[in-house]
Amino acid sequence: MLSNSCKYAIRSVIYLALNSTVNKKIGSKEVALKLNMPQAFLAKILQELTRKHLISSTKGPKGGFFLTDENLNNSVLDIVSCVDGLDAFNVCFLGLRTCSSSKPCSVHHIVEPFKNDIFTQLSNNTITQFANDIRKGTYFISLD
Amino acid sequence: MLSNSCKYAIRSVIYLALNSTVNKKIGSKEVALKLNMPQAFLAKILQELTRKHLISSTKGPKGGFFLTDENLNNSVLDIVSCVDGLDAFNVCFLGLRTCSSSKPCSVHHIVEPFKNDIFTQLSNNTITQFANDIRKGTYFISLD
DNA sequence: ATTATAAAAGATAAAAAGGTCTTTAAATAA
DNA sequence: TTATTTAAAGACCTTTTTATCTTTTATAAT
Repeated sequence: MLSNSCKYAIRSVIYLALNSTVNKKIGSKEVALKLNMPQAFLAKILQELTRKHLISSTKGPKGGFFLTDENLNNSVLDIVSCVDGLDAFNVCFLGLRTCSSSKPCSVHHIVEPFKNDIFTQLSNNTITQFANDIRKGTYFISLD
Repeated sequence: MLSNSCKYAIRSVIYLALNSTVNKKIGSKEVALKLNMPQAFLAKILQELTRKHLISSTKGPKGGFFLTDENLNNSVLDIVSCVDGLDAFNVCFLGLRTCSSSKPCSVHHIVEPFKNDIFTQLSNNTITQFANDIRKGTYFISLD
């Protein structure tokens, strides 16, 4: 459902939320190493997130990526929207153009509530809230 | 979640279940036309389904694709399994290797029930049952 | 037997996703 | 001010997905 790029993006942003501050910026190299992602590819993704103001960066020595308070108040859905767009939440599981609650496909009644739930979960919670749940040990974002 | 090929496959098989018999075989051309799919590409997909005995075919005049009673008793998950494999049902939404009920990612509790529900729906119902629900008007597979 | 028809087979190609490498620009520390 | 560090930019490459085109094979109708 989410692209590889998007999964990398989400995990990276949460990593930055948990580990970086404006005084402790983190390079794409460290993120890639810690989260086991291809470094150059991740750099491109972080570059894109920076351009769209979802994360922040500075160049040079002691430079790197970090999150401002504004960045922290974005939702995870903002990340998804930036990287993948929101199409995934608006298309029929079986690829039917005309699928709807009044003309449901065979799995519509299963897929629709799921899409709503996941959409709500991703849009109603900020990066900060996601990070806090990790800090508390409610959820886990393993360093794969 | 499902590839384009897989969606084409599912819709085609249901179309065949609803419209073909051993005495009224249907060509890939008709299926492609009626379901608005690229004909040559669909032909490849149907060829694969035939090779794996999920649908049946004969060549020549009055030839085409159709479903035997055995074909009709397969589950839709058999189609998915044939075209895409079952990986989609076994991976974490956020791409974490170690995501599980004891170390859940932030959306695990939403995604896991969904995957179970959709898996059950696709594996517990035969092609015939899917087709019957369409015939009865319970569900709809529009001719896009 | 010949012809027409339709799937099977296989080569090819376009587009998208995933990923790498090199060069340039900006910032800091010395 | 020079060297170093790190992101930005952009060219390039690989794999997968999606798709097309051509040739061959099987079958049925005539």
